[in-house]
Amino acid sequence: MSSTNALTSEELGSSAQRERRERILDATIALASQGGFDAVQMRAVAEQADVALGTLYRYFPSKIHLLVTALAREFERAEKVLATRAISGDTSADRVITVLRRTTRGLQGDPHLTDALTRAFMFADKSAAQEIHAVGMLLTRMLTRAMHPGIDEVSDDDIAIARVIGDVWLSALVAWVTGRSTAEETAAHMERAVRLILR
Amino acid sequence: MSSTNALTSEELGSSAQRERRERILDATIALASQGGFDAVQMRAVAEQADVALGTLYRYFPSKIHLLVTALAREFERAEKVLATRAISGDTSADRVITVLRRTTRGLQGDPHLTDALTRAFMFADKSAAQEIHAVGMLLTRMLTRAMHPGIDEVSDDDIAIARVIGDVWLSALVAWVTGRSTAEETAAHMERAVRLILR
DNA sequence: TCTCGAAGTGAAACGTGTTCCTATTATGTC
DNA sequence: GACATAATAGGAACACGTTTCACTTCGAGA
Repeated sequence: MSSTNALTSEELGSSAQRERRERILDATIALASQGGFDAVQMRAVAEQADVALGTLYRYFPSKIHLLVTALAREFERAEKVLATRAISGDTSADRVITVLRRTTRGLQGDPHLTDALTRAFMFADKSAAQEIHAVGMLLTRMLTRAMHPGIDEVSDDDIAIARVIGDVWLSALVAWVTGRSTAEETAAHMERAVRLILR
Repeated sequence: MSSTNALTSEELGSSAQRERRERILDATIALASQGGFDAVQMRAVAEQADVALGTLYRYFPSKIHLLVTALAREFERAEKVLATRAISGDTSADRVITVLRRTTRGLQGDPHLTDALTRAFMFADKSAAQEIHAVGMLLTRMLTRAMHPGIDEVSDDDIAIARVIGDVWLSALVAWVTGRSTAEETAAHMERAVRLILR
């Protein structure tokens, strides 16, 4: 099925393979967390995951695929945690801001990791479109859920709004990662944008 | 003055140096336009600009600086052209959409070039913050001017709004470049976002 | 004009992502 | 258990961004 794409855990037969895949992603996150994008070196990932370089490339066709997939996994986990807690806030805007603030703070707590994942996400080309799309969907779902808690039905308008907010959030994150804005400015900018859009 | 940054044309003494710099940027744009980010290889740029590799690196400390600077130059030119023409449209939203559509169409007419410049912009790290900031300012000015034609005084709110729109535009561009959305979807998304924000 | 320092040249070398190849080890089938 | 096939290991090799260095050329001041 997937020739140019990363192997998903579902299409991995044996449990040994699933474990290998997890080890690789763990090593990726660990290295990224420690030294950012540059520290995620394919040889280092392979060694830390106790896997040959060729095997690493069999599981993930490029560094970008690897990082974007790792990003997706982290995102899924974060979303699961978020989904359990009710989101405080009376209005859509308040809830969205709460979610974004929480997520952003989480990311800013690990700048190197955020650097690696953001850069990978932005640098990805067509070949990683599938993985990127998965992350985008997660983000959109997270936001629409904050906008309408408990409601799974969302309108096209809501999705469009969530996308716009997601866009701003990503740009703000990039600006922060590249040192163009501080954490406070990032938060303020995002809050302003949300209040502008959701009113 | 600038040790880690690209040499700006102002701080270049001789005209021979200014010409070298222009040749380098021309070669960059030509290669990018022909084959995108990957085709902008430093050796190829040096050769096409008829300059030694070491010289290229003296003018631009990295491929990213080179591309972002080239992007800034293209942007300045585009903005000059835009500035001469009055912008059609009765409302702020209409005018902003006109500008964005025009600019986007221009970019989409040269997908490879857009690929190269967008990826460089998004991938840039702290060391290119200055060049990135220059592009951001240009973009913001372009948008505020579309919002309030003929008025040079803009409020903080206007700048914030322009930033948000710029964020969305960049994200949309990235999505288009990475093949996640078509040109039509990109245009529609942008228009929707602008009408959402400017109302 | 001569001299000196800065700028440019040309080429080698290094680091890291990626590819490729052969030997070895698992895994499933008869 | 023996075999066929796929997966993995281990490592060399290649591409391109980047650095380095020895040498040459240029340009401004004595």
